[in-house]
Amino acid sequence: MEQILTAEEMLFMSGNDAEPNCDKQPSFDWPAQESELQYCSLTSRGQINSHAASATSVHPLVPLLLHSDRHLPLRSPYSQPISEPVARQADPPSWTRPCYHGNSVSRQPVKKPLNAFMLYMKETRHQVLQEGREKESSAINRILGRRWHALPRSEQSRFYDLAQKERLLHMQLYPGWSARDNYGKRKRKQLAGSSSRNTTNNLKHLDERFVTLGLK
DNA sequence: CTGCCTTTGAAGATG
DNA sequence: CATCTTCAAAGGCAG
Repeated sequence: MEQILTAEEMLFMSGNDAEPNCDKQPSFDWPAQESELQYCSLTSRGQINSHAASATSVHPLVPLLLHSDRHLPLRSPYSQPISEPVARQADPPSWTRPCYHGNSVSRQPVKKPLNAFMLYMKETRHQVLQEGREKESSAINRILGRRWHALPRSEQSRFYDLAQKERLLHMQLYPGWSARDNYGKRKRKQLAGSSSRNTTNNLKHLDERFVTLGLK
C-alpha cells in the first residue's frame, strides 16, 4: 500500500496525545544520569538497539517533535511530504542511493537533524535580534555560544533531550540515511587553511571561556 | 549570485 | 582509538 504521508497527517494518525507513550523515556537530569547521553546506542544506518524503533506505524515521538518543531521553515524536511511510510523500508535498501524527500519535481536532499545547540539557537535567536545589538548571524551565534555555556545544565538537558528525539524521528522518517550523503556539498576551498583556522578558532574559544570564567 | 563568517554537536573520514 | 573534517541554521556582508 503505497502511501504519501505528510508530517501533519502523521500527527493526526497518532491521535491527540501530546505525550509520547514510550515506556522508558530517557531522562537527562544532570549530573546523575549524564552517562545516559549516549543516546540509546543509535547507529547511522537507521538501526537502533533499543525499543524505540519497534513501532509498526508511527513513532510516538512524531507528534511531540512536530509540535516542538514550530520554528522549522515550511521547506523543512519535516514539513515536506514523505514518500515512504514511516518505519517500513522499501526495497532496495535506501542506503544504496542518495536519500531525497519531496515529490519528483522538487527533490531536496535530506538534511542532518539539528543538534542540541542548533535547537537552542532556533529558539533563542529572536531574543538576541530583539535586543537589537547585533544583526549579523555570525555575531549572534557568538553570543548564543556564550549563552549556551552559561545555560544551566537542567536547561541544556532540555535541548539534548529534544535533539535525541529529533534524531530518532529523523531515523524513522529516513531509514538508512547517512550524513555522508550530504558530504561535499560545500566547496572544500578552505582545505588549505583549515587546520590553522581551526587552531585559531580553538584558541579564540578558549580565550572567550577564560573571559567568561573571569580568568582573564 | 555565491560563499564566508560564527557557534556547538553529531557523525563520517582519516591516520 | 584519537583526531580531524563536514554539515546542520541564520542572514548580513564582501567579492
